Amino acid sequence: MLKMRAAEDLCARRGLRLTPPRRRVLRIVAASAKPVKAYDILKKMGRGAQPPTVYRALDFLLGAGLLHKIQNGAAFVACSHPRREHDCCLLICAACGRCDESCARRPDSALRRAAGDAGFLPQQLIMEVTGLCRRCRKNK
Amino acid sequence: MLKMRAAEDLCARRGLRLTPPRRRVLRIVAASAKPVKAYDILKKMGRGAQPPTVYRALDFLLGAGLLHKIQNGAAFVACSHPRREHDCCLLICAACGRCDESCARRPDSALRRAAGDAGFLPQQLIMEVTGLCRRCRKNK
DNA sequence: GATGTGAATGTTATATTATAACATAAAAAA
DNA sequence: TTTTTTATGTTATAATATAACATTCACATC
Repeated sequence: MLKMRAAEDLCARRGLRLTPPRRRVLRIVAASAKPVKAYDILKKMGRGAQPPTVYRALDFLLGAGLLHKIQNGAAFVACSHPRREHDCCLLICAACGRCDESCARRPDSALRRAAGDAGFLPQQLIMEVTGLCRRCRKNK
Repeated sequence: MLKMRAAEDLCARRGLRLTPPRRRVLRIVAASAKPVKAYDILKKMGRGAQPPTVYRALDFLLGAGLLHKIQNGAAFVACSHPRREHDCCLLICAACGRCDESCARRPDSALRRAAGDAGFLPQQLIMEVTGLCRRCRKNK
């Protein structure tokens, strides 16, 4: 459960500007038990807010490590541990849509163990590493 | 590198119907070095094909384990090892867009090791487990 | 305080990705 | 054959995301 206070502090320490639209978006996401979609956020913003406002705020919040993006369906959840950098495993329930977070420094067998500990029955597992391949590292 | 022949065999063995539109879509994806987007496939289909045709074929091919879906950007790559069930790690180059596959029965530290062996520099790591949470398993 | 600068936001339009709903056709089962 | 199921065609539209440019705001410097 992300607290606004923690987010404030984190931004202050890093010299990041948690501006009104960013704060509003974060509030909306943090207040939800389930992942929230961009256009759901848009609806809750009111005041004739437009998509770019939401997407910009989301980009900022993702960059600041305050949110996670769920690739599998394009939704967002507030990060439970915004303090430190971490690899992140999201446990998404196919039935109720709720989403738990399980963290490990090494993306180890901790993943299945954590799922098991949470009473979670895995159905689909996605792992994606984005980065630079050997060739592109050389070409730089 | 997926061979059409292997796909044929796999479908035959499982009683799955690799129909003309499905075959055409698979051909297009398998022929590409990089992940292909649904609407790129659509363009290459010709004959006034419509989106549902492509999406239905993709659903089938994903279900048959002949393709992988890249969540992070909505594209598809042919599966290198369609024979057996496997957890799948996709190594996506942020620069050239090419995509390698690295497989492990357990989503273990094999992930980082495989990335390292491939000369791959990880930047973003995504792990998502979809399934049933404890509560939803009980409610069933 | 005025002023310049860059960062953030507002605004309009449009691109991209995906599915709903229903009609038709083809294949498999009875 | 007849029935039933499965797959496809077709039209329309929903859902997600970004481009491009104008405007405003925060803040540093004069």
